Amino acid sequence: MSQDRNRGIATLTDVAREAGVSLATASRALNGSSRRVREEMRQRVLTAAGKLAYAPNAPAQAMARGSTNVLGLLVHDIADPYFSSIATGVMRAAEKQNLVVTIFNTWRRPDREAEYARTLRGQRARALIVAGSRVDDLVAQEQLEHELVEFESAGGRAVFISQGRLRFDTVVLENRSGARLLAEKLTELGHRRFLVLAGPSKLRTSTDRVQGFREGLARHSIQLSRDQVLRGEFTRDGGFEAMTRALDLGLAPDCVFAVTDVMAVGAMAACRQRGVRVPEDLAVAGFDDIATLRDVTPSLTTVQMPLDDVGAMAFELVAAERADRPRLRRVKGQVILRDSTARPT
Amino acid sequence: MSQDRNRGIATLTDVAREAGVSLATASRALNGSSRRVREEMRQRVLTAAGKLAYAPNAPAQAMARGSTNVLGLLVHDIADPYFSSIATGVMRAAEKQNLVVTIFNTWRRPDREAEYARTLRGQRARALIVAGSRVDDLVAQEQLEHELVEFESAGGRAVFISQGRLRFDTVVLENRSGARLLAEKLTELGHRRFLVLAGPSKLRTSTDRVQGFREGLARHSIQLSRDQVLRGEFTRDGGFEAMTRALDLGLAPDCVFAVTDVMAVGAMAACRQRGVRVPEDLAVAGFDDIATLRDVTPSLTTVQMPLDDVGAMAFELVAAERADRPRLRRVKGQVILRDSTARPT
DNA sequence: GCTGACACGGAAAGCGCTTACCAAGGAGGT
DNA sequence: ACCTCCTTGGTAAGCGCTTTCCGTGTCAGC
Repeated sequence: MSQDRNRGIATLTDVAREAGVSLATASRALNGSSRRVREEMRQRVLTAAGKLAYAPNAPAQAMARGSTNVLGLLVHDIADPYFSSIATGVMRAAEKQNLVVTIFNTWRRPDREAEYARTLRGQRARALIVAGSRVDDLVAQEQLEHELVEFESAGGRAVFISQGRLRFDTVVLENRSGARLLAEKLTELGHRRFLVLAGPSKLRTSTDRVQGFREGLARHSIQLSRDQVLRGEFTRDGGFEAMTRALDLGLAPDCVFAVTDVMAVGAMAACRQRGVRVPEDLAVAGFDDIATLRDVTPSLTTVQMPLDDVGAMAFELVAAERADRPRLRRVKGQVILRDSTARPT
Repeated sequence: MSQDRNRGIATLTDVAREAGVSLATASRALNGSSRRVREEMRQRVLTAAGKLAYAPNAPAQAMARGSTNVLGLLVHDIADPYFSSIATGVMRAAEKQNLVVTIFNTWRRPDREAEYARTLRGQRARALIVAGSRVDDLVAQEQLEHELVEFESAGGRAVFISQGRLRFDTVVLENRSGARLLAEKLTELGHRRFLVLAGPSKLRTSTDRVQGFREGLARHSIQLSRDQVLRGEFTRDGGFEAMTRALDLGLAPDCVFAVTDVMAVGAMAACRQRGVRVPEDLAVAGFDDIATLRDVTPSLTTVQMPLDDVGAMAFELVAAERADRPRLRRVKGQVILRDSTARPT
């Protein structure tokens, strides 16, 4: 119990004294450095540590070693199942390497990302995963990239989970091709008049999905005009509100594509409220295949993204050494047709 | 750029040199200690810091100060909306105090809790929130409490979100009274023959809810026998499986109470698969009022727990000084009747 | 028995910060 | 004019580790 401020925390010095060895030996015994310690000494140290309930002072180790075992994860909102799925994947992988995961909620504010990246640099975090759609905000994006460059030059590793980036390793979610496939399947089912419920125009995830959907329709010679795309928040309420608006406008599509499952659920709720039957009166499709939403009725047609794996893949990238040029891991979505888009009668 | 291992990270020393002041002054200017620095000097330091993209070395600060700004949060599984809601609440509150939240998934293994508590003690985390049901595992529980005592004697603050505890501040979720109320409302609706889908018998959240439910029924002179309680995993699949089993057994209740919304959704899926209509043939109720599940059809009768607030309350406890005796914050649930338990015909 | 190689314990120098403690200068009281 | 007090800058001593460097002991080979 070396100092007062520790209020009774045992330090390595205490352990060494208790074991009757030097500080250096204690350190080497407990952390198996490159140097070996005679088994007998090792045991002495280990028992002493156990007896004193010694827990290494992580900040001190970080100081001395110049690096930590902290992994930062930046998400828009951890309560969103999309992100919590990714987080689980990351944590599952991180825990195997004894990394500790610190999560930051940006609440969808791009400037926060840069701020937190800087905080993590200060923490000397070993790695940093930025999850969530990029935003068409050049200033914020520039600032973020700048922080990430600093972060990496400080010895950390940074990767994105989002759209293709140029300067960093990225797990790319192929939103466009997924949406394209979905559009094709839906037209093959016989749907013709579409309506898209999109997210904020700045979010690339949203714009990519809309664009992909448009391309898919185009392959079947179906045009998607501007007024067939309604915008709303990227949330359940956003979907609800946008769908309500559509109904109020008297739009009469036979199929609605909401760019996320969460919005799709909101849209279905709006339909229910207005007495519009899904899928009889209107087909609805989503995107992501959120696990918690697999049991809504009618079951939701969607594009499955393996979010759990995505988290794990991001971790793999982050655990690997930085390559000379950014690595990309492309993740494709898979269309899953369910009841919400039954063939129109 | 003082050292090689920093690979280009600016230190306070660099900033001080750049600003032409001493280390002490630089430190005081950047962190507004009790000591003041003349405005002119302050500005010099601030610009120097900006120019060098200085980010304070958190581990070093932790060392020198003897405490960090890390808050640990232990959850069973962050992908479970129950926990991610709590996590949001915690983060919203923590972020205002510039605390950084580190999340640990225990994957429902009680021994992990103690292990992570120790890790957090090593991190010199300022506070620690243990969320999630206590388990009837005396060994693990004892071990956890022991670690928490160590944690607090090391200067940290520990609180629980769960059932009433003895030795630590706790946000108590009143599962029992919530379930009791639910039972009463359901009987008032006219339901008589009940079936309960419970979680693992070790989980107090589950047993408390079952017990409360039983009490509520008793008030209306309805007995709940042992074979009217089926156990399953605390997940969607657990609910599905348990309900299927009930159907196979030929049990014919008029109302099923699943101890969590997530299980209830699984149960409803099982009903749908077997052609049992909810609520016409069978009423179903859940517990928690998970936001993501508010749009299932039929909408689910449940007991609302303000999980977001719970997280924030836990943070308040943790932010306050330790009292001489443990503080309790009781959180009551509120019964919300929806379509899934329409009055039986 | 002597020398070189090797294994392993210990002393001590940092890591980047905070914070007593000291010193110097200016304001204000007498 | 002198002394005290207050303000504010600087010096240096840690915080608890890791790791380099040194020294001692042991053993193989001749």
